[in-house]
Amino acid sequence: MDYDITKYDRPSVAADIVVFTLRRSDSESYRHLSKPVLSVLLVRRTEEPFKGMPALPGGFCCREETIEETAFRKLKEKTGVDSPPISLLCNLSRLGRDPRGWIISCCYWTVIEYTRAATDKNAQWYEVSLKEEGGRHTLVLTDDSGREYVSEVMMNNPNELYNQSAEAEIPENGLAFDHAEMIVSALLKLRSSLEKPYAAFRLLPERFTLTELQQVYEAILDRKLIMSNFRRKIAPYVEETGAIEGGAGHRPSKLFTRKDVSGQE
Amino acid sequence: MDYDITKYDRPSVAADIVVFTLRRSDSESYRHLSKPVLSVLLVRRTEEPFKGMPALPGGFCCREETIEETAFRKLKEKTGVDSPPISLLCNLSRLGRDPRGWIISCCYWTVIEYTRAATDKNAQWYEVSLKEEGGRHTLVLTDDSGREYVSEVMMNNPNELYNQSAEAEIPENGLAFDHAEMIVSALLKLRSSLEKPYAAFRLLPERFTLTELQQVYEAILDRKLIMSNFRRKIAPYVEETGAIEGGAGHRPSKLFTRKDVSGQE
DNA sequence: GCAAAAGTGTTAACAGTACACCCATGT
DNA sequence: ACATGGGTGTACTGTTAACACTTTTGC
Repeated sequence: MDYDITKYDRPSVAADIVVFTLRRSDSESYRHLSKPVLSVLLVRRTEEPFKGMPALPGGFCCREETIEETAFRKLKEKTGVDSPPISLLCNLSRLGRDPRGWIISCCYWTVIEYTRAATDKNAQWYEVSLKEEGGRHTLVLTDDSGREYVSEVMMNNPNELYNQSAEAEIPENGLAFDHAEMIVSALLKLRSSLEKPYAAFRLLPERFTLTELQQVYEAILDRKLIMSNFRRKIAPYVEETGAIEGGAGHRPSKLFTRKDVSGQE
Repeated sequence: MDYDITKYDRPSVAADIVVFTLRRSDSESYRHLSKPVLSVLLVRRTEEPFKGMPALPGGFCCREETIEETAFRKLKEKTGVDSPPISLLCNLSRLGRDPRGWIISCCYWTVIEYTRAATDKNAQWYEVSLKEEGGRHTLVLTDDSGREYVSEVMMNNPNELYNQSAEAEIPENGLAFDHAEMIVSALLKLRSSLEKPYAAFRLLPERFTLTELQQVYEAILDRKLIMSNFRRKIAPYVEETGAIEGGAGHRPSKLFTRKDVSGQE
């Protein structure tokens, strides 16, 4: 053996996971549609370091599971949700990123349909807003009581976020560790993933209207889309169910479902 | 502290790196252009496990460096090449993937301009060929003596290769560990990255002809492209230097260089 | 009736594809 | 002269973008 694994210093390895969902605010009138709000799942830290600050759900890897299984398990613990597919985002390994010692974080992202049933009392959904100006990303997270958490993240090339970020001071109303940059990076990935609608489908029930699907896009991309163009674009990925949803103060809408296209997701 | 990092079992963490290059075979006649050949850098293992088999260059992470810096250092040791930017490919963490114990591999990929100067005598370039049929990828690597190493990798969704691969038997003429799937995955990423020409630029000298750039694309995508269409597509990314390259048995070609476009790479 | 959303059609601009054709050069 | 690659143009196609218009419902 050229390497005795017990002889060398080893890092702790954690999985952190950025989970997005869409929450609908309450409808204002009988015929107004409510706009969904992009939100991210955070857990308030109960221990030092960063005690009291919001952080991504996550935890340390065990020998018996892969890193993805760690992420799945942690998500289940925090939200009771059975794991949807997750995607790798980045590995953060800069020494000093965690004051407890040498801790590498493998960061993943995913989207889930909204559930109020967070089993962990410290887990909450935070509204997400992101502004960009010349590589300078301003992330604003808002909890249900209206309190804002603001983070600044510098990122010119979203594909190559690797530990080059300086050890910036974390402000009072910020996020624990380097989790702000993970969220920014995850949101940019989520946006670019919408070239195909698969992530959007996972934010909707089995059957949905095309307007609901469009609202998913608009909430994530943070801009209005033109209906007829949008429908042409996603037409190959959906099919009619035959069912119709009425009861609102306007023309009833057809219910669609995802169509299985070859070479999928 | 809610977590004493010395108390828990920790994995060893390795960085592996898939390095592609293009090698030109010798020109056959005074006016024939030689076709470049896509190649990957492998190291023959000198120790168990998988002694004698080709493997990706890589090594274990130290506390003083990030995982990316580990990859940079290992690349420098094996090839003497100063590190170009690298991109994260996947984390493989299935217990049993390495018979020595609990070893997680963080896998990266990059491309470099060809250099014969591999400082490590065990490091060699292997010609790459990949065939796909219904999710079944056949990877054939050929060393300079003509010996072939064949691997079969099942992969339906290139974005979600996470340890789901069965513990397949590794054949006599295969690759060490799960490195075959890393290479397949890296090649697919390299191909999709060619939507923008930045990776291609890193395979060419500062000044190049458009035909050379097209040959880079053709070698990586493994298909012929139509010249005039190709030139329109990459036109926004290149600019003329004014210089001209003559001396071949045909019309001399203009030398181009990469143009800095905003929002780059 | 009317506001709100569902849904269709029309046009122009742009990008991708396939192909035809001429140019310049060293042997 | 000629083979070889360098280089340009053109016609066809499909996708994207912007906008105008009609339909259906609950109050």
